[in-house]
Amino acid sequence: MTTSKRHADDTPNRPDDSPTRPLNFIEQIVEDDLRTGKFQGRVQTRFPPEPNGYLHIGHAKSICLNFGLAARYGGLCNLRFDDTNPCKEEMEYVESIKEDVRWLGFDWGDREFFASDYFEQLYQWAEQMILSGDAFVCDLNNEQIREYRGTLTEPGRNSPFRERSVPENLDLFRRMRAGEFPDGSRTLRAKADMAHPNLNMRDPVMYRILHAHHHRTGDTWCIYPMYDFTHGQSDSIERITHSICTLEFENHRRLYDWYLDRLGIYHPQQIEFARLNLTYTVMSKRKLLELVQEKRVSGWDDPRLPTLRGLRRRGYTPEAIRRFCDRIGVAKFHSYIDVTVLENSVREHLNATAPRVMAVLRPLRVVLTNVPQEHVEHVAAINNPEDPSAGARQVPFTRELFIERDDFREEAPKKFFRLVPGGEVRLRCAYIIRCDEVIKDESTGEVIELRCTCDRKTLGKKPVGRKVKGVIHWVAASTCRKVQVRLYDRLYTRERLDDLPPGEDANQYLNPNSLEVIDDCRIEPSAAEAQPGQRFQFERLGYFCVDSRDSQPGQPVFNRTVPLRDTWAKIDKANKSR
RNA sequence: UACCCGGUGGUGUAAUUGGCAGCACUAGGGAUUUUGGCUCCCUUAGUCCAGGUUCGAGUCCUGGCCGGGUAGCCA
Repeated sequence: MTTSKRHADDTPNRPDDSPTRPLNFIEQIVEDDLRTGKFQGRVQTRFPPEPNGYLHIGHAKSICLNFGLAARYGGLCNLRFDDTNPCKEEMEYVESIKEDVRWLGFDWGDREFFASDYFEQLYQWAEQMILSGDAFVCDLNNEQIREYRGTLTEPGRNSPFRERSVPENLDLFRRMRAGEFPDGSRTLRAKADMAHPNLNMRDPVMYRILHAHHHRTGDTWCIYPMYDFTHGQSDSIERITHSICTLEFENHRRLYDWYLDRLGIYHPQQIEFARLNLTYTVMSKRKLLELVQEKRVSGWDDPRLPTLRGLRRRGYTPEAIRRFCDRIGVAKFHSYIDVTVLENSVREHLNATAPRVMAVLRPLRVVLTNVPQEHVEHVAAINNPEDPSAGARQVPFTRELFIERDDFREEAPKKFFRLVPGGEVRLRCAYIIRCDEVIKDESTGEVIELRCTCDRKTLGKKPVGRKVKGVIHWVAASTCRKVQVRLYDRLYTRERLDDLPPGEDANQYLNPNSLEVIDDCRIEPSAAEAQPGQRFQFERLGYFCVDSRDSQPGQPVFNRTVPLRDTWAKIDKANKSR
C-alpha cells in the first residue's frame, strides 16, 4: 500500500489515523464511559477558542482531538467562542477562526455557539447562587481582593462583605447589572472557602463590572461573567460529555465541578491534556503578537509563523497537519515535538500529491555545443512518479540551458557525483552531457558558463560502456520563466524558547536566515501560469507553493514549504568538517 | 514553602491494566533509483532512584529525587 492511498481520503471530520493506532488516554476514558453508559452512550465535544487571536498549530491539535473524538465515536463537536472578555475580543477573529477550522477540514454544522449567547442564563444562575447563599457582592477593590486571598502557603481571609444579607446581595447585583456602579467598584463572588489550598476556590470572582462594548452583545451588558463561571455552564447547556482543555486548567477543574454541583445542572467531565510545543518556534499568543507588532515577520500569515494562516501560505496542507496531530499523540506530559515531525508530515503528503516540475534557483548557463542554435525538442517528463494518474508533460529542450550552480564544481569533493570538468551527468528526463570547457569571468574568476556536449544516444537509454550516476535538473534558457522564490527556514536558531537563561530574550535567537528571497530563479514554462495556492515539487529541491498574496497573473511567486531530504548536504558537511 | 499534575531510547508515544518493553521520527549502515527524493532492509539506544508486595512490577504500595502548574476583576 502506498502512502498516497492512505492520504486520498480528505473527508471532513474524519480522523486520519489508522484504525490500529493505540488509544490515547482520552480515547480510553471515552471508551470506558461508553462501556459504562456514563453519558448514555453519547459523545459530545467542543472546540472553545477565545476570539482574541489567530489559530496556530497548537490549536490544530485541540481541534483534531475534539472533532476527531466526535467523528471516531459517532458524536458531535461544537464550535464555541469563549467571548466573555469584551476588552480583548473582536469579530475579525471570529471570522478568521471559522475560516481556519473549515480549512483544516472540520465541520461544526449548525452548532456554532457563543458563550455570550448564554449571558442571560448565566445571570439567572448567578441570582440563583445569591438566593442559595452561595454568592455575595463584594466591595473590595482589585488589590484588596488580592490581599485577602492569602498566598500559596497561607490561607486567605474572609471579605468583610461576605455576610451581606441575601436581599442586599440581590439588590446590589441587580444594580450592578443596571449600570449604577463604576468599573472595578464591586464584584459578585462565590462563597466557597478562603482557606482552600486551591486558590481558585478562595471565593472566586463570578462577575466583574465592565462598561465595555461587546462584539456581539453590544452595550446590553456592563457586567461580564468570568471564565470559570461561564465555561462549565456553557458545556452544561450544550450537553457536552467530555470537556477537553489544556493542562493550565487542571487547577480550575475543582471550581468547574463546584459551580455545576451548586447549580445542580448537567455535569460534563473536564479532561486536561498537554498543549503542543514545537522546536525552533514559539506558540504563545503573546510572543506571536509581539513578532507581528514589532514587524519581525510580515504579519499573522507570515509563512515562518506556526499560525494556520502562516502554514497555509507556506504550502502546508490540511491533511498534513491533521496527520501530524494524529502522529504526535495526546498525553499529560509537557513535551516538545521536533519540528521535523511536522516537516515530514507535509513531505509525505506532498510527495504523494504534488506535481513535479523543474526549476533552477541559482542558474548557471550551459551551452550544448553539438546542438544547433535553432533546435527545439520536447522531452517527456512524468508529473508524479508516485501517482501514475498525474500523467506526463512535454518539457522544451534547447541548445542553451540553465542548471543549478550547486550542481557544478570545478573540484569534486569525495562522493560528489554531479557535473565536474570533463565529467558526465544525466539531465533529468533528457540526455547525458559532458562538460568540456569552463568559461569564467576574467576579472572575478567566477564561473559564468559551461560548454558541454550532449550524447544524443542517451534519451531514455543508459549510456554504453560507462556508468553515469549523477542526475541534475535543468531548464531551457529560451523558454524558461524568471520567477521569485522565497526560501523559508526555521524562525529561531534555538530549539526551545521557553527555557531561556535569565536575562535572555527569544529575539536573540531569531534566525537571520529564516527568509532568503531569490529573484533570479528560472522555471519551466508549464508552471508559469500556476495559480495561487498551487503546490509543486521542484525536482531535487523541495516543495513549493504559489504565494497567494504577492503573485500576479502569469507571474507566480513561490514559497518553499520544505526542502527535500538532502543526503548530499549531510555528506558535504561531513566532508568539510573533516 | 501549600496544593495539584507529571517522569518509558536523542524526540514523541504504546504495553491486552501484574506476564517477552513495542511503534513512529531522528541518527548510523545497506539495497534500489533517470529526483543524493520516494520505497525497502538492518543497527545503536529506554522504564528517575531506593525499598516493599508478588512466581513475576514500566504497571501496585511506601519514601525520596527531578520537572511543570497555581496568588487576573484574562482565557
